[in-house]
Amino acid sequence: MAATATAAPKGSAAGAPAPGSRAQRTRETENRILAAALDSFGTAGYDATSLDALAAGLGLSKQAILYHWPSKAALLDAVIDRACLDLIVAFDGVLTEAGEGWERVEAVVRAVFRVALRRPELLGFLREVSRLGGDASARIIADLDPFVVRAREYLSREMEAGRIRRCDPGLLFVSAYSTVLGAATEVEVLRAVGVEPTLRSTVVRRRELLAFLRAAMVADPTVR
Amino acid sequence: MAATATAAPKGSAAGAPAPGSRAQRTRETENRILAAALDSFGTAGYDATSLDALAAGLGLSKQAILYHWPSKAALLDAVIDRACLDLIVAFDGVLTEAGEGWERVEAVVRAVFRVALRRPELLGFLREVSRLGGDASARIIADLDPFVVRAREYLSREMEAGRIRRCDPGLLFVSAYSTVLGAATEVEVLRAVGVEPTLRSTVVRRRELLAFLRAAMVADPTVR
DNA sequence: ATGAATGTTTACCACTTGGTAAGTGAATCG
DNA sequence: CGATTCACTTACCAAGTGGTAAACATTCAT
Repeated sequence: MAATATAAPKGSAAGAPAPGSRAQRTRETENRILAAALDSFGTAGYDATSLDALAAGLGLSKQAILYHWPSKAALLDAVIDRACLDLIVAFDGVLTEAGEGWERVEAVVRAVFRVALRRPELLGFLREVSRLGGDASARIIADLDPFVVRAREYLSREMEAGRIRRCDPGLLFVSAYSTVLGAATEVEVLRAVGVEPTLRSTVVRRRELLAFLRAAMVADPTVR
Repeated sequence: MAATATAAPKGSAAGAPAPGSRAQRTRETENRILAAALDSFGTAGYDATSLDALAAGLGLSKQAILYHWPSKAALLDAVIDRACLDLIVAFDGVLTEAGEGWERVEAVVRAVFRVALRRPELLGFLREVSRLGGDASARIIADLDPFVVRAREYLSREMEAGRIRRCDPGLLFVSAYSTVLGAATEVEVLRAVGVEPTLRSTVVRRRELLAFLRAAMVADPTVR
């Protein structure tokens, strides 16, 4: 993960430490900090999140955070790695289980919506990091590269098999990515067209999105 | 624009004031401030833009800005209105000139890419405001509502005519919006798939996007 | 038990933030 | 011409920002 420099702070190289041990508790607070930071970065935004507020929310002092990571930027790096790990965990299973062809896209979209419902901050954080640009973007791109590669390979394979409309796999990926993430996260735009993001509307949204994507991607949408 | 409260500061109710007059010069600096703010909000972000930096870039003092608008939030409101005005100017002509059917979507997409090239901060600002949420989002939604209504009416009309695949017009709009804005603005994602956003690649991107959209939206993409 | 390492706190700092108060020189108007 | 409004500046402030230094308590190894 982010080959250049591991954002993990202390001795997290070893395996699981003894339960109840100091190392164990340390890693627990680090996890709590990471989770809270991911949440705040992903919803309020990086700039709008102060270390003081973050620490207060955890019943800690700001310096406790700065003990585990030397700076706010370093914390961001760690959060990026954590978020990517979570994403990988959330999607890897889906990807290995799902079959080939259109089924695969459907499985991914379902997974995205599941994440959007259960952990919206994760997708918000994705947006936030790409908005921040610079090192943060570079890091998240590096972390998620395996996924991107996999997706492009899949698309190329499907085009080869004549199941997906022939075009530039990279650009098709960007289109699909934007569309899916937009449908899952653009609450304000949804509100603008009069769609309140309730649980029920989510189901409808997912169905409509899948129809949209299917028409856009599948070579001959009439056959299944 | 934003029926609740006009964000224009002084006596901007009247028509064009005498050239060279004080009122004229005042409006000029206000315009300069709005343009700089729009640029910085749209690229660096609202939080990351300080009034001091903004003023310094214009050779003014921060208090000059706070003279024209009572707070940073009020300035944001004004910038929102300005940005929407610019968008309306940029698209209204296109919309009145463009014909019906698919042609119309193509014209809009071309317009979006034109804006993305010439005034990227405008689209960035759109994203930023929807990210900020709250009052700002409400305002921009109100300002752009006529466009949204128009778009939905168009989509319904086309579905009625059997030219566009039948589905929920609002959700189709969100999908198309996300896809277009993504292809035009998601530089980091493009970089992730190995596409450097050059002028030449933009043309390719637009073509691919149009093919994607066409397949997704048109009822029978085989006929023109 | 003792000394060291570890995790955390309190105290503090330099700097930036949005915003207020008061002053100033020029344009405008009677 | 004189009074006044206007556009703006300098001076200032309280609240927060990320970050450093040092003290402190707990746990661990010996």
